[in-house]
Amino acid sequence: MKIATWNVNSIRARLPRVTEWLDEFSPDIALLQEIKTVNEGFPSTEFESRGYNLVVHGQKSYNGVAILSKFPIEDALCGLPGDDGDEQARYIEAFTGGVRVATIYLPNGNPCPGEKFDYKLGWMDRLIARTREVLSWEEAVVFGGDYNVIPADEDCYDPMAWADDALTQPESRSRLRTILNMGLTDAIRVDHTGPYYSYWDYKAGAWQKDNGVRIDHLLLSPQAADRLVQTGIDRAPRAREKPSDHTPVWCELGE
DNA sequence: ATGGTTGTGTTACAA
Repeated sequence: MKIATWNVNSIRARLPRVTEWLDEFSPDIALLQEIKTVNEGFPSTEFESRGYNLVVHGQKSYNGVAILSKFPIEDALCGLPGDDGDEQARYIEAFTGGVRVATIYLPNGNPCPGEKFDYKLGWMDRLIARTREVLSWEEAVVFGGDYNVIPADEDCYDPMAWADDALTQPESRSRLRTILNMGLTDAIRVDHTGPYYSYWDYKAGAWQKDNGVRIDHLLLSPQAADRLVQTGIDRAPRAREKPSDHTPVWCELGE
């Protein structure tokens, strides 16, 4: 079973890129972020016609996440628990194909310090609490998404250039480590070492120069990690016309 | 060199 995560940076602007990727790669489960539309604007029929079931948690203009699955989807939870006043659509959790998955669009947090950085850290504290709850069920779980955290300097083409960015701050990194230290596996780290980027800025020819960072992650519960067969980062969609600034990150789980 | 680009939706804001 192939599970992929991809920040598409607007599902409507990216529809040709996303549908050709689905046709080529054929993920069983796709975890999407930054769909940038309300549910009514989501091009559902394009995915249903390809055999996917959907859960969409949209928002006007910003954020928004979705799960596509070739299996029936149960137990869908839209919105990260822990703050009833939080209007931002950044989290869906659901059970499908015998695994639990989450699609996560963690707040960027820039500029920092500031209100946006405080929101990011508060959101991460809620994610820590939710992860602890889900892990207590001892299921195979894949928490995938745009975490907006560069885990270590080796995940960044130029750590000095990102030293003041919210994505590298000790407060962001330590919260990600708290999640990993609960026993989750960073899937890409299993069979790759060194820089392995998932995002390249649109500006200043970052893609052409491979000035990338690794911020899109698949974090696996022990029961999911035991089934891990292979992982990868598919650079092909980033090289095409009108690309997202992120590219898909995937893992394959066996029986 | 304090730049550069993309998307949404309006001429600003977020990334």
